[in-house]
Amino acid sequence: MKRKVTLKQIAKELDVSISTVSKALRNSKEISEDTREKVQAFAKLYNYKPNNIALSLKNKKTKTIGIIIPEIVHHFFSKVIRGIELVANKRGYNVIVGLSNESFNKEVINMEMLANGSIDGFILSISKETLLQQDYHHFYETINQGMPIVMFDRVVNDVRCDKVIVDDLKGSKKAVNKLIENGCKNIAIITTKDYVSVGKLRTQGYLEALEDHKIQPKSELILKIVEELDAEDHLEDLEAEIECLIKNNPEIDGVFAVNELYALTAMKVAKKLKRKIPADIQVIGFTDGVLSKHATPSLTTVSQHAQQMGEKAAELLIDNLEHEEEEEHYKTVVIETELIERESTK
Amino acid sequence: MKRKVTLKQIAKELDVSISTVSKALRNSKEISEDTREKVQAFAKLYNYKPNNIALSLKNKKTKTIGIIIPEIVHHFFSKVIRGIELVANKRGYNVIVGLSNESFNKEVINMEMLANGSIDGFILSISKETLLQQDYHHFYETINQGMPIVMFDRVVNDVRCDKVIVDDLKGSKKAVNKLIENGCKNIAIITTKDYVSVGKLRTQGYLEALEDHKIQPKSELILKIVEELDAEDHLEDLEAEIECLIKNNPEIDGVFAVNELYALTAMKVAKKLKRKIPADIQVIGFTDGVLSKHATPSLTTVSQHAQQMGEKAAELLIDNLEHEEEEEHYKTVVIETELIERESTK
DNA sequence: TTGTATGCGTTATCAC
DNA sequence: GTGATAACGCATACAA
Repeated sequence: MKRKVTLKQIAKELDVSISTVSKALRNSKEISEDTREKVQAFAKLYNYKPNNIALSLKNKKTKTIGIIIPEIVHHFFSKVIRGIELVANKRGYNVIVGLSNESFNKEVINMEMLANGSIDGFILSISKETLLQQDYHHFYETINQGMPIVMFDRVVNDVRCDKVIVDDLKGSKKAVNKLIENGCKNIAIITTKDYVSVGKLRTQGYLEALEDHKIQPKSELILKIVEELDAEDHLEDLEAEIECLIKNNPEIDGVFAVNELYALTAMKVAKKLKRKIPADIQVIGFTDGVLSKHATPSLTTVSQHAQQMGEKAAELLIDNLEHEEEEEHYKTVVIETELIERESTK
Repeated sequence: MKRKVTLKQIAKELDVSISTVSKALRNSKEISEDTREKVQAFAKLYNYKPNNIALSLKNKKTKTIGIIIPEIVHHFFSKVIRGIELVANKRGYNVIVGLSNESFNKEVINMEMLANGSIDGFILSISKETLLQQDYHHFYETINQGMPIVMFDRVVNDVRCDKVIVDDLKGSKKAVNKLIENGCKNIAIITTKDYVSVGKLRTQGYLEALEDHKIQPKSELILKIVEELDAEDHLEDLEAEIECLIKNNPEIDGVFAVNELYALTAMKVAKKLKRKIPADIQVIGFTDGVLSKHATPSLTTVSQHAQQMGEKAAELLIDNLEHEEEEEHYKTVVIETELIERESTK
């Protein structure tokens, strides 16, 4: 077992000083061609690679980005990570991942752990619990310490940092407009409680689209699912709620769901109630998931371009990191959504 | 903006030496209660946290695990990561993720990048290209440098390291046995080329199950998909191949697919050919995906317990890291599969 | 052209 | 009880 070789060892072997070795390896022309070649050959032979940790300590830069997300087993978030990793790697950065699991505490702990020198900056999406408690002190403290943050998707406006968001409002309007154009008169929305900012915005888009078409929104067609029902083991409850919605309002001929699971469940319920899709009920989901494409019928969706969001977030962060803060000027980049039409709409 | 405070700054402020501060903070009883309290209060006030990088350099331990996987936008891999992260975090480790994107080069580069001090050990699943080229020098070199590796799922036996695998063979046999018990006489398999070790093993399990039941395998019922067709943009080709298989062999009454996509595509094709599932054709897939549950009909699968694999891999690695190598003795842990029966089988 | 000294932040050893 | 010093691995300003 040959452990990693250090400058010191090379210096000793070659009977020169450490700095000579260091300079020789960096092709400093202070060093004679002779020793330079000798050192480089030796280094190559022993496969010398500078120690990242030592470099980090010296340069006060780790070339590592910290990602904090609520959940990794989720198509949207994993696509974002892929985008971040792609850009990060291209620009010489590594990526370290922390999961908040939607918990405020885990979010805080994870961030504290990474903020102590392990990374140069954060890319994150806020956990539901944090959004609910509206306690953002950990973000402020991090930024105050001079560590930049880029938030994506689930962001909070008060915090002064770069943000990458989807145009939830416009995306929802696109979807609902489509349903209206396709002849739907009674469009229901299945959404989340308002403290999840994206849920709120998507609901707002729904309302605006109706308004634009002079359609009076009806509160009984707005179903706000409580968080707990998202879990795998509460699928039946979710189903029951949606079944209730459709049964109690038989006039429904269009459904806009703010995520994939709700949309799919709505289709399932509709089929169960012998309503044909898209003939009787048309369905659109807001999502970047994998289920939509393979569902039967396949689901028309509003795509969020998750990977692109990740790429943009990484670019913003690295630009910030490398352009030595030319004044505080934070951008909010909006990623356009795209309506992908499949079989669940006419 | 108050930058992170260091021991040195605290020492200066309190007009004591750095070592006094260090000791006081670590509750050394060398230090008088007086100064100890004073220092601790001050440290708390300024929210002192030791710098991880400095600690890493000193301790030659980073408390960080490197994960290298072929792809992150994949339910199986993201679940494994979740498992790793769970255990790692519990035991005080962070997780840094590198993606090989199924490329040999990216795998090598990523590993070299991380091996230079950034992490204490690897958990990885080998890229297809690496398996194809059978070039494992980067694994040997890493291990040779004293950096432990735990491989999962896609492993190679020659490399001396801990491994966590699914019992692919037994899992496949379970699935095929089920089909046989359910009355299938002509069972096709949709698998990958043999260089993907798990594909090979799953094919072998299929053959053994047939043999156990004295069923003569027929080569025309064994469809080996070439890698390129896995890609999103080649779905039609995949579909065409499978359609060919079923059309040319109308006697097929059971299909075993080594992954979710193949299984779903098989169901799609079967439906297109007006074959009822499970009445005419029963289908089982080898997978941990999300599609199976929401497909229509929902797909019977062999579950791999991905998260458990991740947890086990993390435990093996950290145990190894912390138990100062009591001789080289490498374990291979086999995670049992589980047959989850849904609507695609009788 | 080469080597020495210093510092990054921390801890451990040893001296006072 | 407290502090000076060395060490982790590297880069660099400065001295020789």
